[in-house]
Amino acid sequence: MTKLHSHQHDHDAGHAHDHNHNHCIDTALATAETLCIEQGQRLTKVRRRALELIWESHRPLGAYQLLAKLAEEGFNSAPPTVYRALDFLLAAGLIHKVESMNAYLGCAHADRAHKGYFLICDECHNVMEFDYQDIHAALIAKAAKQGFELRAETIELTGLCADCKAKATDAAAVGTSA
Amino acid sequence: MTKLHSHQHDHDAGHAHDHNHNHCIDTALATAETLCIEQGQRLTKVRRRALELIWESHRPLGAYQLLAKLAEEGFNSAPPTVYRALDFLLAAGLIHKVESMNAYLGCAHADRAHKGYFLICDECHNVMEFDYQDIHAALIAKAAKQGFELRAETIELTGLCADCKAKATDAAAVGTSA
DNA sequence: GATAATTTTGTTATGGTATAACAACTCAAA
DNA sequence: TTTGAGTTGTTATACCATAACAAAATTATC
Repeated sequence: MTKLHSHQHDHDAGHAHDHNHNHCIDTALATAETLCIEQGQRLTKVRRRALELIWESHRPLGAYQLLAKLAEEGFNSAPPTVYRALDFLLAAGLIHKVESMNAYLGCAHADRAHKGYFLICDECHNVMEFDYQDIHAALIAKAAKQGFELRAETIELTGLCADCKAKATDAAAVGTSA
Repeated sequence: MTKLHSHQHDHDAGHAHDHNHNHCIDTALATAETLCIEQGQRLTKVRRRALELIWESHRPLGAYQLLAKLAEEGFNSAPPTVYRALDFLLAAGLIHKVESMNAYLGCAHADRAHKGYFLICDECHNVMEFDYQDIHAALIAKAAKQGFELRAETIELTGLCADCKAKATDAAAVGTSA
């Protein structure tokens, strides 16, 4: 039950890179290059830039948000452009789709097969990806008991992250003392 | 195929349920009535009929599919009508939303608090709801370890159901022998 | 290099999902 | 009976996603 990676960056508006997120991006891009070459896939300009832009966002990015960013940079501005890039990146395992948000998130472990399990904060909309082999195994076993052969898992947990919970508690304290 | 009370039942193509689905619907509606009265909520005509229609479908029903059915019966045909009904039913815990399908499903256990965990067949699109306290507890514990307070869980597993797996095997066997 | 096969991208159009905003109506309580 | 909360009607719009076919770029093969 190792916590593999967290993307809970406190990303207040206009305060983009106050941590080593650049490193995440570089690593992800390098991994992407490697994987694509290994698999004979082409990480074209638009695909590569889409992946970077997704990583540059600290929160899951909607398809049309991404499209707007790409369009600003001179890429074609029609929806198929972005959906093709997303399809490619999803198929390559380089990003995940957060179904409950219709949004896309860089995958921190594209180099090894895994399922994307997410903790999504209702308040700040930050998303943490977590990995939980115990749960994965339990789900497979549970499905198998019903003769069901598992192919994909959508595990999206929403609630309050630690930061937002602290803020809420503070606010309540101020409220009661006043 | 099972025959319903007074309405037409149009989920015919390939449904896999042999039970008397009427009973499920009746139970669900009775539970809904009770719960709404207990909580001072109003199960109006359109809400009630929406819930029935969702239950009459053996598969998750899209908002616009539901809207069409309601419109056929003389209800208003504008989207807000159906989304309001869906919002009410979701809030009351009478239905679940299957995020990965953008579709809605009757909740079989509205009378007790629970999370909707789903097994969704890629082939026949039937959905089985399952309940798994072990997983629920594990997820809560996992989230808590990161200071995260869980509010909702989206657990949607897709793959091949037992029936479709059997059919696929049969088809393969015929293919190889021919 | 020329050519063909394959993949990727451009372009137009459309379909599917969901909500905002405000007006009108209903029903029950004060 | 007025009031007020909740519900529904109505119009408009925003957001999410794909179909279908044309054009261009890339790769493989001659």
